[in-house]
Amino acid sequence: MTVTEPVARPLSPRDARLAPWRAFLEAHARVSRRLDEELRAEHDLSLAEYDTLLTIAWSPDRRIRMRTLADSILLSKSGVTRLIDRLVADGLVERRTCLSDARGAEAVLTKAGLDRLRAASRTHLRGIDDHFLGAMDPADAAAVERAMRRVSERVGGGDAGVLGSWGPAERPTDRPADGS
Amino acid sequence: MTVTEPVARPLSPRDARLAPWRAFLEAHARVSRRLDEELRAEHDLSLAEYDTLLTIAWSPDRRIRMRTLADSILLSKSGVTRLIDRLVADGLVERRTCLSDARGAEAVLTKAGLDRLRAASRTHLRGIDDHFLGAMDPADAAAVERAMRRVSERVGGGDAGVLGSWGPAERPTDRPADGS
DNA sequence: GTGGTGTGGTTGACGGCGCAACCATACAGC
DNA sequence: GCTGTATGGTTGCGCCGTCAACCACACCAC
Repeated sequence: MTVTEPVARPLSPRDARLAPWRAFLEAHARVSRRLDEELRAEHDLSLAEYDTLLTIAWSPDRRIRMRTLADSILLSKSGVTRLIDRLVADGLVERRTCLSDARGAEAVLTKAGLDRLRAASRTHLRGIDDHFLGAMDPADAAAVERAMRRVSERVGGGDAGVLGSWGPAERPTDRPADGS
Repeated sequence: MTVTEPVARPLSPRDARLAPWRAFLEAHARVSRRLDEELRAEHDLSLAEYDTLLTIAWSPDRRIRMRTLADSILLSKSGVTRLIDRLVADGLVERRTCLSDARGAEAVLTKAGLDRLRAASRTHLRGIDDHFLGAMDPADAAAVERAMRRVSERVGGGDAGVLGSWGPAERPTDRPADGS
C-alpha cells in the first residue's frame, strides 16, 4: 500500500516491457557460460570456484568462515562444503578449524590457490572486459550497476549488502602481491 | 619483477569497473531464484519449464521442433529432451513426430499446458514487475535492455564458441602467453 | 554444573543439466 | 538404387547443486 503500484494492469505475455527481462536472462546465460568455458579451458576452474577463491583472497588473512562464504557467493551450506572439498583436493585451499568457535571451519587460501587465482584473474578479467563491459558504454554500465543493485536490494531474500559494499579502498588484507 | 605492463590497462581484481559485473551476477542469482520459488510454490513449474511452455505457446500452431526449442531457451539437446519428458509426464505437452522430417520430434502444447501457462503467467509476470522492472526507472530499464542485447550479440553469435572459436589471436591484447 | 534451544558444518538422497556415444533419418554424389 | 556425410533426438554417465537429516558445539536459563 505504501508502495506505488507498479502497473495498473497485469503484464501481458507479449508486453514490450518484458524485453529487458528476457534480454537480461539471455545475456546472463550466454556470458556466464562463455566466461566459465574460458576459465575451465585455461585454468581448470569453474566460475563458482573462481569467485570462491576471490572471496577468500579478499578476506582478512585470506581465510573465511564457511557460513560467511556461503552468504557471499550465494550458495547453500552444503554447496559450499562440496565446493571447498574440490578446492582442497586440488590443494588450492586448506580447511582449518576455527579458533574462536569449535563448531566452525575456515577455508584458508594456500599459496597454490593464490597463484592459481592470480593466473586465472588475467583470463577472467579480460573476459569480463571483452564480453560484458565492452558491450556497453560507461553510462549504460552505470545504469546497469544501479539497476542491478536495486534489484538485489528489492528481492532481498537475505542480506542484500553482502556483495554490495565492496569498494576500492575497502580494507582487507592487501590483495595478492601482484606484479602490476 | 616479471611485470609486463600491458598497453591497455588490464582490470585489476579490485577495479571499480568490476562493480557492474558483480552486481549483475548477484541480481541474477537473487531474482531468478526468487521467481523460480514463486513459480514452484504456486504452480509447480520451474523457471525453465515456464520459459519452455511460453516458447511453445508463442510458436506457430503451438508446436516447435526440439532443436529450435533448444536454441531458444539456451539448453543442450539432452536438456530439452528431459525437460520435455517432464512436461509430457505432467500432461502439459505432447511429443509428436515431425511430419516433414521423420527424424524430428515436435513438442505440442496441450490444453492443460496452455491453462497452466496462463495461470502461471499471472504469478510470473507480476513477479517480474515486482522484483525486476519495479526496481528500475524506465530509463534504466532501457539501458539495461540495450546493454544486455549487446552483450548477447557480442558473446555469442550463437553457441558456436563452445571451445576453440576463441583463440589467442582473437585479441591482440597483452597476455604474456602463459608459462613465460 | 544440567538441560534446552540455536547455529555451523557435513553427509546422503536426489534432481537438473551437459557431454559424448549412439541410432535413425535426411541429403548429397554417383 | 547405394554410399558417405550431416543433422535431430535419446540415452548413459558424471558433475554440481539443493534439501533434509544429523552431529557437535555455543549460549542462555536455572
